[in-house]
Amino acid sequence: MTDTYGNMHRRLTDYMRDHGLKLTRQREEILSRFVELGKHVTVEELLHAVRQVSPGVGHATIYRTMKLFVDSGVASERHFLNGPACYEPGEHHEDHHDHLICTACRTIVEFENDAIEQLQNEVATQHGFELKHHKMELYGLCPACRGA
Amino acid sequence: MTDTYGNMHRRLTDYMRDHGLKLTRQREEILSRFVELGKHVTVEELLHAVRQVSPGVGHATIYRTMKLFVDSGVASERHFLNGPACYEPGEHHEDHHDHLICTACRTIVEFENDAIEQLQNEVATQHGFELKHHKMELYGLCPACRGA
DNA sequence: TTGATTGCAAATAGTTTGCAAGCTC
DNA sequence: GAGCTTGCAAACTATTTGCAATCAA
Repeated sequence: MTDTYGNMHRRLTDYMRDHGLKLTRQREEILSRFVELGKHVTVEELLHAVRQVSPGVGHATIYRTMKLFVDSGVASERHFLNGPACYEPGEHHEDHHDHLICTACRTIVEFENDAIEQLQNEVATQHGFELKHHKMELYGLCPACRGA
Repeated sequence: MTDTYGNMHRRLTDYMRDHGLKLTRQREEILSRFVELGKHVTVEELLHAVRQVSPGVGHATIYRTMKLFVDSGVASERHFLNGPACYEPGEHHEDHHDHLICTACRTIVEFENDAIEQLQNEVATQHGFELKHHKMELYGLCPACRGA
């Protein structure tokens, strides 16, 4: 299941229909900007982008809408470097990628590693846990910042 | 290097001497309570414990002191479940343990896994990163909460 | 029309900071 | 005595919530 605008819009409208919620101008607008901005968007960035088109939108609306997006599986929330939350397309529990983060320039690179996932499951099982999801972030210097 | 009170106290006083800082009653007190309380202590918990002995201490002092502890390598800071920061003895970059966290009762179990560490290093190298440290949290249900 | 949604402002949680008074070296 | 520290209050950042007005179905 790819995260195209069409798929996400459908997932969102399905979710709203099933929960008696309404498709508003703001929600449509926020979804467009969210998809446009791509990965790792903060509420502030999203608000800025949305206000270029609809100046009146309040930040509470972005917060509420992003929560709705997360609940409907259209977005997932991440927290890096104890900064503000940022969002990326797709469901947290569906995708299995982690992040490499440059501590100097804050560049974020995504990666996937099945062997690590496998070991994580083993660790959880060893401790009697039923694993739901995980969070793994590797911090270091990216190639550019190592050279500098 | 074990994290006994004596070692930590020495590390802290060395750091303070080298930086022209002063050993105050509050700092001594906070270090004792910190060691006493053990792992994963929040500022609020620490403040409560310290005030049992020294009622006048303000929370700003705890925040400032914990920052000092982190800088001197006596404590390291963690962030779980986007809650408040919590602290544990020892330097972040020195130890190599990660956490299993119960999403129901917030129990925290520590573990270490060299194979995962190894793979993390490989991933970083593949992307040209120089790995400094990492953060890995596995979320799920602990044995007790699975039964419930 | 009905009830979900919005924007605003105020509230909240966690943390930091300015400043006068106090304490350590 | 010099200057680091403290406690308090105020500021700040990220986020949530109450509420009257507005809008979607």
